[in-house]
Amino acid sequence: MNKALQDGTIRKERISDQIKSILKQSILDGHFKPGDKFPPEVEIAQKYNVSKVSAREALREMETEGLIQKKRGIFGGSFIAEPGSEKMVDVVINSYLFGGISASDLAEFRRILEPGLAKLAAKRRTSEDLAAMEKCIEDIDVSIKEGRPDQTKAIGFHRLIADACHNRFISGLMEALVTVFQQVLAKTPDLETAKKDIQYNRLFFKYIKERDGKKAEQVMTEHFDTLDEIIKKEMNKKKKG
Amino acid sequence: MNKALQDGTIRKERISDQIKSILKQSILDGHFKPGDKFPPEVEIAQKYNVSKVSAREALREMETEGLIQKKRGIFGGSFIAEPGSEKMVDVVINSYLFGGISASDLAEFRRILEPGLAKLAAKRRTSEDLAAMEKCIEDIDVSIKEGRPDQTKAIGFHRLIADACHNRFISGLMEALVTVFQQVLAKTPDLETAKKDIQYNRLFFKYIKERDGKKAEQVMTEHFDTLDEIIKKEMNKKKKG
DNA sequence: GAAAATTAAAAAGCTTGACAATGAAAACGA
DNA sequence: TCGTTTTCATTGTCAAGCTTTTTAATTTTC
Repeated sequence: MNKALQDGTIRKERISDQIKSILKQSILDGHFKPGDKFPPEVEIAQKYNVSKVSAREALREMETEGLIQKKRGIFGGSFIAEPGSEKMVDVVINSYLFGGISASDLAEFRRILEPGLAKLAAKRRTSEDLAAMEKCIEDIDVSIKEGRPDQTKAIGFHRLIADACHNRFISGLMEALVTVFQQVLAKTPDLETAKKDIQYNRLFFKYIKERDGKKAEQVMTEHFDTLDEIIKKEMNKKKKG
Repeated sequence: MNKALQDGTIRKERISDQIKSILKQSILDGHFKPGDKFPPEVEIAQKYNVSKVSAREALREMETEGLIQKKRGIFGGSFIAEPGSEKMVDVVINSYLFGGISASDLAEFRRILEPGLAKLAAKRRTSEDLAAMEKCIEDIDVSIKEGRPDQTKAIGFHRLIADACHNRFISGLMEALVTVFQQVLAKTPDLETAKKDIQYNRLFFKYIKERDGKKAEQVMTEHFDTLDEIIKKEMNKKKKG
């Protein structure tokens, strides 16, 4: 009961990985749609003549890859995941925490990418996109007036710009980047910086609304150019304090 | 022996996930460097008073996340992974295969990003970068002269441009994109297209070598603009054939 | 003495069999 | 009708043992 799947020849790949490949292929073959229920562990184990634990580990790997979601309890099981960007977020976070990718690597990347996104957003944005941006700006306004500037929301505005491109890969990637920056930078509730930020956000909004891609792109470039200065100021403040 | 880690209170999170968090934190705390050996399964199980299976599953998840690598045999075990972009590649591949991200989503993203990369590459490239590009171009030349144009290598040139930016996040992301395109597009060994491609690659090389970022950027934009036409041609050919 | 074959041992991999925990639906009760 | 309890398929966890892999160390062979 061990050789599994093979005719008794040598096996090198882990059984769980073999099962995983089969299961992934069965999804690719179109036998399952997002939300569908996958066979339970015991059924898989029986079908491929492996132990329940091996079947479990295959499913566990698929869950970690974001392909399925497991639920416990009766009427639980493994369910084909709805498309989402959680795993992209995880990978970028892990790259930052464990993979030797620095915040400045990510910042440099954003500097290159985001002007183009602003331009595309101006072309593609819907009225819903504008509404979301407007609400974000209002929220930031309130937080500033109440003296508790919300850096998180200011960064989040960049995600809304990405969403307005209506490209799911771009949205997912920007969600990942924004998440890291929110977690890394969420410490600096600097009133002056916050006011500068919202001025830029207002400009982005204006030009994206007016469908002026060129201006939106240009302002975004300018925005990232000024970031260096802000970082330098931050460093000076830390020296003083 | 079950409640694990808790004082007997209710548990909702899986034990393996709790163990995983602890192990991840121990890496973050700097107790392990890439290449270091992690404690073996049994040791982890004993230390945290959980079963070997739970410890195994925690390690399995970490392996799937790309944090560790497991080796079998004596002197085997779990080893802290060297930083790499394998997981970024996996995520992008899964996004394409399972996550509803289309090839044109990815293409659009590249169109926005790569001109900026070409510009940065012109600024940062070393002589080693140039050597790698030169070799790539030679290889493509040979493959064309031998009548078996290598689309894979032509796409791979874009990865070399990204590498010349000397930003590990950018390299990893481009590796992922290039991998998908090599797997998706590697079917069209069109001689005409191949010749056009290598002309562009030569131009990229020229301007990056001359450190003319503006021109490199401009040519990259042009390159992506012509891609639409190529795609249209492909479609016409398929109609004829 | 050098090359080839054998052995030893630690670690992951896998199995079996059992029991615990979960959680939504269905039955119950007020 | 609404809140409570029960039910039970499924995942989660455990324990104990066996198998496979891998490489250093040893022995054998030439």
